[in-house]
Order: sequence, then structure tokens, then C-alpha cells
Amino acid sequence: MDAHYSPRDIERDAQQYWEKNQCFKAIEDANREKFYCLSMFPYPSGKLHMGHVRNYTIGDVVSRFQRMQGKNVMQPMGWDAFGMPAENAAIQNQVPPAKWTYENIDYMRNQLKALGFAYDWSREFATCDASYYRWEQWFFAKLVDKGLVYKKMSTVNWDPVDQTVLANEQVIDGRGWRSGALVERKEIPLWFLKITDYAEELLSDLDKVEWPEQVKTMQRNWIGKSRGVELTFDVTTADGQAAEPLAVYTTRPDTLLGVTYVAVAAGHPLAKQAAESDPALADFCEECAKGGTSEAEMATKEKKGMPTGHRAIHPLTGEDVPVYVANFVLMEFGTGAVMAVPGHDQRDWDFATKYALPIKAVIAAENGQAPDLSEAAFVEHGTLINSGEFDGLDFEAAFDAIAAKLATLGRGEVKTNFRLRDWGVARQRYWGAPIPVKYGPEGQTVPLSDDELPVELPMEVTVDASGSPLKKMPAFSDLGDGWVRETDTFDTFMESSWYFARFCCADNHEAMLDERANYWLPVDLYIGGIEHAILHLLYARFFHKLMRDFGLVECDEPFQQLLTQGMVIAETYFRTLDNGGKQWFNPADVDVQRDDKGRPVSATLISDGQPVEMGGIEKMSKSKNNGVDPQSMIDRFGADTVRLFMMFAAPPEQSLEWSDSGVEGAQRFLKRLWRQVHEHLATGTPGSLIVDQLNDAQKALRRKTHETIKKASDDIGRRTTFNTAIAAVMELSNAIAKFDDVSDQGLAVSREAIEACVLLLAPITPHMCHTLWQQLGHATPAIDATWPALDESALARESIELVVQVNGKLRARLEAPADADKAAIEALAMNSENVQRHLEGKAVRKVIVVPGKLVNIVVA
RNA sequence: GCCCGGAUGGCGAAAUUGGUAGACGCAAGAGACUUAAAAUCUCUCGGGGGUAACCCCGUGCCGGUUCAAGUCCGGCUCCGGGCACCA
Repeated sequence: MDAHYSPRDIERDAQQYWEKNQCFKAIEDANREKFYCLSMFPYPSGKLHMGHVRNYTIGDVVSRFQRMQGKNVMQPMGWDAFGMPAENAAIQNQVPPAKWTYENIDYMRNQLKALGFAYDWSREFATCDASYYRWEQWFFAKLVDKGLVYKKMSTVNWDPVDQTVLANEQVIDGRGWRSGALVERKEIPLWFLKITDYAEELLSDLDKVEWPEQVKTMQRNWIGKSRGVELTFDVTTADGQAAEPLAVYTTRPDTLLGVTYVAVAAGHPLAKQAAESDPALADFCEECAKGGTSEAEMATKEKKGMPTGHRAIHPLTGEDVPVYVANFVLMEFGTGAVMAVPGHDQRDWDFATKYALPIKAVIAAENGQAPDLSEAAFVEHGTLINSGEFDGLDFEAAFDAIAAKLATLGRGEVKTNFRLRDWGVARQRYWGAPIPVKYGPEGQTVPLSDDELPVELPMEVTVDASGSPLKKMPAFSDLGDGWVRETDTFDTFMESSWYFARFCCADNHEAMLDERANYWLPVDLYIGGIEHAILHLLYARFFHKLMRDFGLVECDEPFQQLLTQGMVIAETYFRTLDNGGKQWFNPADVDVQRDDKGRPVSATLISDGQPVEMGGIEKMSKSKNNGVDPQSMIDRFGADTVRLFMMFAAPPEQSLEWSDSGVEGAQRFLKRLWRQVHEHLATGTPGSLIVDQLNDAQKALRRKTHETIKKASDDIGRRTTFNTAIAAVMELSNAIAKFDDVSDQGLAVSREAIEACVLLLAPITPHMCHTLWQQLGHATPAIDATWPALDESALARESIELVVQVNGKLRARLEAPADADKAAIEALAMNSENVQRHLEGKAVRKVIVVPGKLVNIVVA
């Protein structure tokens, strides 16, 4: 065996072995327990970044671990290949999006292979392959038939200069990113999927999956089920004419008597009607249409309003209150109108204060008195006041009584509402799957039939910044006889909403899915960034239920267990330019100076020796130029070292700070382990282990071995805290190094410990472990080895360490027989010299004995 | 603005069910080996006091519950993720 660890050769050999023997090809086998491990597939942006490496290493470690448990593991990989970056690259470099995308895929596939991931490459596909998206088109057409798809007017960001629709990301401070023009909101007809039909099930089925509670909470809040009352106000115009009644929804009907005005969206019929005879109001409504569509922008902009002159008649009191147009009320949410209770809603309070509208207290504060509303609204539940017949009722009773009264008057009813809105799936872009619909000369809208599919995206196009090229291609859109094709394409979330199912049968070109999907699904463990906690995961769950209701899959939920990984972050360095902008430098090009405690104090650019500023630790990104290239790390240290560092530096759900010296530390450990195996083999051949003839030191090492097996199994298998599993193996390796017993049984105990190290690390550093396992004389390759078995009897101890506290402060440690009873332990604790000193002159009030852990003596 | 997280030595972290704060690693310092350097090995390493035995303080901030709080509760601060057309 070579005393020197050379990752390059080892990794090449191991990868060749796996490929030659098709180790990772997954075949359905009803007699074996399956394990479907999926990492979120990448957008092929060019090169892998460290976030990918982290994501895919986690998936690979779990896959290899589950394989060692004897499961039939499937781990596929593919490409989320449609999206805006390909169009942007096309505009910048005149490269066709398809060419750019497929070249990126080829490069990134090689990078994934160099990292040694155990993928079944036979299942690979890219979502921009017509053989993939044709089934999405087929399914969409079926959904049209089932009434789960509809078209309606919807608001988009409109760039008036480039004459194009902008994504929210392309709106920067209210302006188009390319043109710099002030963005407007524009209404256009768009295709929607009825995700709201599934709101109730999407909410309740969260109880069926093993996801982080945090993610479930986010989804629950996003779906936003609420119980409230929908009620109507009669409306009269300024000159006393009756207008259309106004419907509003409220979750606080108990505050109904506190309504002092109502507000409608600028696009509401009442606002439009009033604006016809009021130019100032018309101007205001137009102003409300300025700016982007994102909720964050809506929620943070200044709240503004204007009276319409209309009066709304309170359904219970008959009093009339003003009707305002407000820029924070949106037509597409609920009824496009809200009732305002400034006494008990902070936003209404702010608005009322700004426009000098009355503020009325109808809920008592905790002391039973009217709350002080001079500084803020009182938003808590409480007892009703100033509410006539409802005075004295609490929230629940008032809710029911007022709802009942409104129902009797035919003025309202209890209603369950969801915050969730239907999913707009149409995009006015080129690089996406065409929506399979055609329009006839008499305004017919018809989904394409099976024999008209797929609608292939034309590859020869000119992409520029002025909207979708498909609109300008009669060859694509004009079907003759007055029929035209839809030129919008699907939201790329459509492709990522069912790829996990297609991996089960990617080679089937006759059907979207087949029976194999029911063998593999649900995905047992899904791994990806926390940034996908709501949108992607909700859309995929919805799409899965659509497929289920279509008979394509059987299970209710697509992802049984979810692991959300944290970001990869790194230090940033910059210089401020003359124009006030910042030039960012890559950490690889910067030298850091440290003080005597090792704290970084300053940094200089290596190329010119001049100082640069430290900009803090941020997510690795192109814009901050702080990305570390995975390829250069693989070239320098090998894949195993990169994988080990990624898993060791932080638990998977936390953010991970890149550290060059940390990587060197990971490599140092691998070299040490390599040498350890080498020296062990050179020392001699161990006899077979006879466990009842071991001396204390031998027993101790053997205990450490099995404690490590126990911990690593739990850490990887249940807790997915790979960092602590690795730390445990490092401890075992340190214990082996200190153990210098070269007797027959000594070597046997060492051998068991070393083999445990190699197998416990095999999922994490598979290449090196492949070679070491061979060197240790095993005919079966490490990839087919089973996970080390725990020998419970090796864990037994004769004595254990206890700590003794006096009033909760640590005062002594003592060794006690493992089977000592409480009285014996208490006596031992009392006898300790330091404990005696702290008890002197004080009365013992209580003694708490926690078996196996500690004794706490409470004195006064 | 709203929803969801996070904060522990010089640094990344550990402490799994409320029970020894800082495992494991990095950096730093001292020493061994070496002509020398690299590599490797050994030791020290939260702050303060003490010759020592030991003692005091310490898990973002303020307060609470408990024999016992990094962990539970209430109130903050700062940082991050998401907000429906980035993926």
C-alpha cells in the first residue's frame, strides 16, 4: 500500500469502478425496501456553485448511507433548463438560448461526475427537451377539459419604453432594469391553475409529511385559512342615487360597530364610476397604477387615499360612512374593498389619522375601560363596548351574534377564506414550454388535442429585450383559417412541479408516467434550499395532487421528508470607485492580515499589494464576487476533501462559511487516516477478536468503536447532522492513534476500530474509503459493504462519572459504580471534600439525584 | 410592512428530553524532529483572581419560571430567507 494519499488517482479509479459496474443504476424490485433520494435539480447557469456542491453532497451521503442499510436506492439528476438567464445571455452574447443551455449542462454534468455522486444517469433529462415538456402540455390540456384551468385579467409589471412585461426581479426601485423607465401596472389576460380548489387539502395534508415545522408553518400562513364574515354595505352616490352594493370580508365582525369608513381599490367599479365625474379622483386612480406588483412594494409604500363622494350605509346602524379609494386595497384580493375600523386595526388607524377620519372604540381594554386610541389602535380581542345590543360580549360570542344578525337581515354570512390565490402560469417569454392552446376566428379557445402535441419551441430565433419573439413569428403562431396559437409559455415552476415523478420513468415516450412512479414515490428525502420553502414546494404538492386525481400516481404527497439546507457564505472585499460604485474582489485574490489573536484586521489585493475593504460575510454570489470555484478546489484537494469539509463545517440547515484553512484541515484528517491504515497494516496481522479476553484498555477502545457506530448511525440516519458524525469518527481515529497495543488482541481491536472509521466515512468520502477497504483485504467492494453493526454489549461500563452540584454550581466530580443506587450515590457525593466545604454550616434542604448524571444538593 | 428563522471562545461549531457550557476542527503560541524549510508529532488555548487547592464571571440585550436555563416563558436588538413573473 502506498504510504502517500493521492486523491487524483484514487478518485479516478473509484469512479471508473462504479461506472463500469453500473453501481448506481436503480431497478424496481418489489422485494426490497426502496429509498428515493432527491436533491433539487439545478438551473444550468454555467458552472456549479458551492451551494450545489453542498446540496448534492448531502443527498449523496444519505443515498450511500441508505444503500449500506440494504435499501434499493434511487438518486437521479436532471436539469431545470427553462428560464430567464438563457434569454438574458442570448441578448448579451447573441447565443441561442438552447445552445447556451445545453453547453452549460454538458459542463456541469462533468463537474457532478468529478464529485463522485451516486446518480443513476440513465434517468437524466432536461426540462427543455420536448420529450419532457410534451407531457406537461398534454396534462395541461386535460386540466382545461376538467375545468381546473381558466383565463382571467391579471396585473403585470409593464415597461413602457421596452414595451415588455417585466419579472419582479427586473423591477429595481420601481424602474425597469434595462430601460430605467418607471414601471406601470398593466392588466392582461393570463392563464391560471385553480390551486385554490386544493387549498383545504394542501393545508391539512401538511400533517402527513415529515418536514421541518418552520416550513410547514410558512406554508400554513401562506395558504392563510381564516374564518370571517362577508357582508354588504348599500352605497349612495354624492347626489343621493343608489349605487351598486359593496361587499367586504372581515375576520373581525366583532368590531363592525367601529367602522368609520370603507376603502375600495382604484380599479373597483365604484371608484371608476366616481372617477368619471371627478378628474382629481381619476388622476389619483391612475397614480395608484404606477409601480411594481410585488407585495413587498405594496406593503411598504406610503398609504394614500381619496374620498369618492359615495357614502356606504352601515348594515346594522344605518349610519352612512365615506367611501375612499386607497392605494393599498387591491382589486385581485378578495372583493377589492375593505371595511375600516381604525380603533382596532393599525393600518386603518394610520390612514384615519392621516385623513382626519373618526376613530371609534368598540372593544374594551383589559381593565374593562375604553382603550387609549391616541397613539395606536387596540388590536387585541376583548369585550365589546359602544356596540348597542352586543355590548359585553367577548370575541367568540360577538362574532356569532353579529354574524347571525347580518344573516337574519340578509346582509352577510360566515365564510371561510384563503389568502392563497390561483397560480398564474403564463409568461410572455420565449425560453419556456409553449402553452398548448389555440384561438379560433370566432373567439374560440381550444386546448390542443393529443395528435397536435407536442408544440415544440422553435430553436431558430432572435431574442432581444422587446418581449417574446414567439409573438413576432407567424410561422409559429399562425395556424391558418383564422386560427392562432397561444404565444405565452409556462412559468418554469410548472416543469419543477412534476420532474420528481418523471425521474421514475423518464424513458417512457408513450405516457407521462407509468406504474414505476408508484414503486418509487413518494420521494423519501427531498433536499434543497430554504428559499424554496413556499412557492416551489407548494406548487409541486399541488401538481402532485392533480396527477393523483388524474390517476397517474397513488400517494397524496410527493415528498415524505424534507431537508432544507442553509446557504454557503464567504467574506467579501471591495474598493469604492470614483463614481461611488464598488468593485468587488474574489477572496482568492486577496491577502488577509490578522492581529495576534488571529482576528482579521485588514486585507490587501495580492496583485498590487494595495489595501481593499472588508465588506462582511455574505451569500456567495456573482454580484459580490465572493464565490469560491468548486472546480479549483476539486483540482487542488480532490472531491473527498471538498465533500468532507462541506459536511463537517456546519450542520446542513445552517449557513456554512467557506474557509480555505478549514478545507486544509479536512484534507489533513484524510491524510492522517490514510497513514493510520497504512501503519496498521504494516504492523502485523491481527488474530480474530475474542471479546471476553480483552484487558481494560482493549475494552475501552472497543467501547469507543461501538459508541462511535451508535452515534454516527443516529447522526446520519435520523438527525442528518453529518458534522457531528464526522467529529465522532475523528475522535475514534484519535483514540486509535493513542492505542499502541500490538498484541494479537490489541491488533484485532485496532482493526475493528479502523474498519469502522472507513465504513462510517464511506458515504462522505467514498473514493478514499473504496481504496482503503480494498487495502484492508476485503474482496467485496466498499460500495456493496453493509453499515457496521452495533454490539450493545461493548458499550457496558463498570463505573461512570457523576458530577456533584451545590445549589446548582459544579463542586466535584466522582466515579461511581454503574449500578450504585440513589442512597449510595448521595453518600458518595456528601463525602467529597470540596462538597463538604460548601455544605459547612448550612442546612441541606433537598438532594436531587439524576441517575447516571449528577447530584444537586440544595442548601440554605 | 407581513410571514419564517438565527445569534455560544480569536473563528466554524458541540451540548439530541431543562442536568458538567465550549466535544471535534481551524487559527494562534510554545516545544520536538530537521543543516533549513515544508510536512509530522507533543503541549497550551473563554475572561478575571490565586503559589496552589480553588474561587468569581461568561451562551446578543432586559426581565421571569425552576433545585438547575444556551435550552422554557414575556419583552427587545441586530442579521438572514420568503412575499406569488429570480430559480
